[in-house]
Amino acid sequence: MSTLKTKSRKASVSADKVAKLAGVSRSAVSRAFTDGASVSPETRARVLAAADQLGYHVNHLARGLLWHRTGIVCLIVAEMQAPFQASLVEVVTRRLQAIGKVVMVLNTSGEQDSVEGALRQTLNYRADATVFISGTPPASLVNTCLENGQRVILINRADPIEGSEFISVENQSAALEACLMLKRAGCQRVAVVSSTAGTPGPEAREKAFLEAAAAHGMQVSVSRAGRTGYQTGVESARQVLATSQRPDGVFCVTDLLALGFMDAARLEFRMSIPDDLCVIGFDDIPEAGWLGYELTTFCQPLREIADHIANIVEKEDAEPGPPTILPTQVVWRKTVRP
Amino acid sequence: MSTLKTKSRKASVSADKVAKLAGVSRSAVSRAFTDGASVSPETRARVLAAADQLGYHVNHLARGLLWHRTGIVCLIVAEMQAPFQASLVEVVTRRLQAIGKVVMVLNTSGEQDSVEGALRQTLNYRADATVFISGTPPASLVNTCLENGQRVILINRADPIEGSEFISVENQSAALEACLMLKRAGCQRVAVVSSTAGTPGPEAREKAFLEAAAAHGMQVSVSRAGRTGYQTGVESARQVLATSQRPDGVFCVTDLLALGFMDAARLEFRMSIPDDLCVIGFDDIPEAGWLGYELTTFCQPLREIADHIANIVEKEDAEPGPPTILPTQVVWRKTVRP
DNA sequence: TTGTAGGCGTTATCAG
DNA sequence: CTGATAACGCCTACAA
Repeated sequence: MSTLKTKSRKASVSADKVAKLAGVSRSAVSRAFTDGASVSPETRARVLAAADQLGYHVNHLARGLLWHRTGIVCLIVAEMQAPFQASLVEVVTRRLQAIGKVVMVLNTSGEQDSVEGALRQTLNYRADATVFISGTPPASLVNTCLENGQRVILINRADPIEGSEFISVENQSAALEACLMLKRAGCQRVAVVSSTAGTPGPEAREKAFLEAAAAHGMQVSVSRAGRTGYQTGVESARQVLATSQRPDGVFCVTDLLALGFMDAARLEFRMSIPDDLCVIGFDDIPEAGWLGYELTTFCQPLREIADHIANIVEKEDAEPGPPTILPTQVVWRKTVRP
Repeated sequence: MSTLKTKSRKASVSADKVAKLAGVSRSAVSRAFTDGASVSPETRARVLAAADQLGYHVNHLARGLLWHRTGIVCLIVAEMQAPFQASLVEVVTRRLQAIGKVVMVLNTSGEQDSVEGALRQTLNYRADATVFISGTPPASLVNTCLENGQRVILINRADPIEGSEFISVENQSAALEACLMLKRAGCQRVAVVSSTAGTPGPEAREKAFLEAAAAHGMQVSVSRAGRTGYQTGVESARQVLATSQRPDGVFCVTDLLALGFMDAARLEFRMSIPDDLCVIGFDDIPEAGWLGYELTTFCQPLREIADHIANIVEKEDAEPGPPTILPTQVVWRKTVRP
């Protein structure tokens, strides 16, 4: 079950040793490292000097044992090398560090038992909060976290779970907007490029776009050529553009899909963007802004998501707030005719 | 100093409660969760049932207190949203999880005090090992880690520090090979595109390429237009290609630089690659394989780096091994004439 | 302001 | 095989 073994290693310096060296009691050392504790400047200085000499650092684990709070926040994420996830993890990590938290990253394959394993770690290490960036934890497991006094934060999930915090973005209105943008650009036949992954965000966008296009009387098709990623965008283009009835506008539920689609459209079908084909993405990953793409897309509010997470983590025992749905913003670049 | 506050939260379930519910002693609970402990199947079953009902999970923090080992490995990394770092973190995280470790990510800006702060966390949480993926920790801080019984692993750093483990790649031979590839492609005037960041890996490649080119009697220049990244590649191209004496071959010390350089060369200077210009990168990030680039580059052995880290972390108290220098491999694609 | 005692949740040790 | 007991490193009463 666990791989920790019984053998002990080099003893690390403890408050005891510092106390001895400084010629004070253990509690004095403790106080010297506690903000606002009543300790004379003189003793504190002596303690700090001794600590420095010995290389002493407060053991947050032991401290957490007493306080029932560890300062650890777990981030559960799949495919963290993908540009969007990587950016999100980067921002969230930085933000949480700024408020004195430390993050544990649990890399899941997105599959059920993988998520369960991650969840177990979260509990083993008594994290103060768990943030689900990817993966759909069964409600039962989320409840276990909740029961153990953790805060649970769901990002871009399908629906809230009682007792957990919920942060998402306005997928529907973005998809609707995308549809209108293509319509205004004069597109007649549109397609939505999605994936087989069934991730909540992309799925919501796909659905909303389909509905919007139908409502506007546009001819619309959908392509799901594989899991979310560049290569799937390429495959989609090969399938969709090989037909006699090529679309002249596509909404890709993810930038990575859009970039793959664009490359295949231009290089393998000699299409010109945005003249022959308009493309809209979603996420606004760094690559979307590259000279070779200049993709028009929707920007996910990474900063605000991180701020929100930080707020939730910071105010200890507030009741879970209502779901937060953040707006996205169109980033006009060059893949849609204005 | 610390942001942990004194107020306690909901009590999490402890072994005590499980023991009461199961009608056994605390020790029995402990044994039920320890591999190979002598406990009757019957008691174990009763304990496990009670634990499940209560949602009990062993507290690794308390366990770590006793064992002097936490199972935590710290990863110190800067710019983790960049493709190469993101991939490395992903692979390492996955590999460490596979051996039962859990990773704490410390996001530093790469600056001195930022690294120091990260280091403090590493010590506060009594990580078993610290992996420096980015940043150049002063030897004194590394020693503090060492003294506290931690393992220290330096990735792609300039030089080893006594007592720490050292993993790097063959920068020199790759740079030399790149030089030869350009020469064989018939390039007359070459350039090396680097950055002002002063990161050890890129710097080593820049230096080695410069020397190799000179040794081969090639006319060579260097461009450092900013920090390592796509945009700097673009800037470099604008500077380097605007001169009357354009190079016909460039070695970019990083794929991201190469991609930016290529885009600017093609779109702003109407150059054809590899006909007018050969380009070689380094890292083999996913984007390098995209249809629009097909960049010839050198593949960093991510898998082996991760395996190495895992090995070091696993064998507890072995002496630090000799520096490990891993080979890179050329990935021939389409930006260099064969 | 300071030191002493008790306890946080766990496991190793030792008696039974 | 099982239960009591003493650590682990720390913090917070409480008394001095």
